[in-house]
Amino acid sequence: MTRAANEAAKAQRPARKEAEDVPIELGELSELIGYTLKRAQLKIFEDFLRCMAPLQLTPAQFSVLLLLDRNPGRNQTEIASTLGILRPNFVAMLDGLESRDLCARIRSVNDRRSHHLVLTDKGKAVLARAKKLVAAKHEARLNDLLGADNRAALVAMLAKIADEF
Amino acid sequence: MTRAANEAAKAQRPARKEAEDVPIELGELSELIGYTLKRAQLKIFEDFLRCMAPLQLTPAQFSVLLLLDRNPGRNQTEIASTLGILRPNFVAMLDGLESRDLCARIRSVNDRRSHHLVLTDKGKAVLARAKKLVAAKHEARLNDLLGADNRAALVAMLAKIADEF
DNA sequence: TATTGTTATACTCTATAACTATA
DNA sequence: TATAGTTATAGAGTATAACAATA
Repeated sequence: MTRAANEAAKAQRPARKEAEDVPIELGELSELIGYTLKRAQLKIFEDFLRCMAPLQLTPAQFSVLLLLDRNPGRNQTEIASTLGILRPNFVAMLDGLESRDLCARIRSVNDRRSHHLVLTDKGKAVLARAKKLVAAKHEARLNDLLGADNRAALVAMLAKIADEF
Repeated sequence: MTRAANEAAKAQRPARKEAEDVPIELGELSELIGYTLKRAQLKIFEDFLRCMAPLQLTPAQFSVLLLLDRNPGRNQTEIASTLGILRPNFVAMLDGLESRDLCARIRSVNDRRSHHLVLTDKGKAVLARAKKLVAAKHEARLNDLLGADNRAALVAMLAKIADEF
């Protein structure tokens, strides 16, 4: 593009000042709860994956391990529905964790249709390391940014929205 | 299942009390920023779609209309990148809005590669109605739940995470 | 008949490479 | 050669129907 054409292009949309790169204005967007929520969530998940890179765990996988540790022996329907995962989609997810020897399906002797889910020893060890990484790198960083009190208030408000909205 | 088998099934995992349905414990999950953020975001988007059902606008489409209204004449690359949408994915999205006569692509006379994006009159009218629906039904509900001050603090913290984390 | 886990499938989002027309 | 818009495509995530085994 010639210099003359460049000038002409800038003249087409009236610039406030000569040769200024006018930034796009977000306007009402920056006050919209859905917009800010989504952008914040993407940033947080991105950082979570970065912090968890050595263990290769996604947020969803981490949440499953946490739940199995706290609630050993529950079946797939119970764990999946608690996390808002549909049962059909939970099958491949469990396959992935089980193939890495992080958890195991144990056929129930009382109801041979269902599987009791448990963490393996390796699963417990990985979860312990994962918890430390999350606390030391991920959650700590949020504390630095907001302060402990604000961070707690934020989580409380998000939980209220998730539960009561 | 027989009554006896039912009793046996309940005996397998030690229940706190007889015949009690032991709920699954979320444990540390409920304090994790990523978990609460994601669940809240899903609830908010769900409510947004419900409120916007008469206009058939998704959150992403609404954000595009808002941005075009505030920044008329920008090109696809500028609008898409502002919203974190990849240019290839923005094409189909614009096709949808343009086919509904909500916005228009106008070939630039200075640079015939790029399109100036503008809202149509119908697009402006729909956006005006959409803004009213969002304010009256969606955002108002959040104000009711949290209170105006808390709501503002929440949005501010989310914006800080999105911008600085 | 109902439920658990499963398969198959489809639809949306997101991501990358490469093409075309312009510059 | 570089850029704007586009196409094609592939991968996640999410949704529903239906099947086999079991109750």
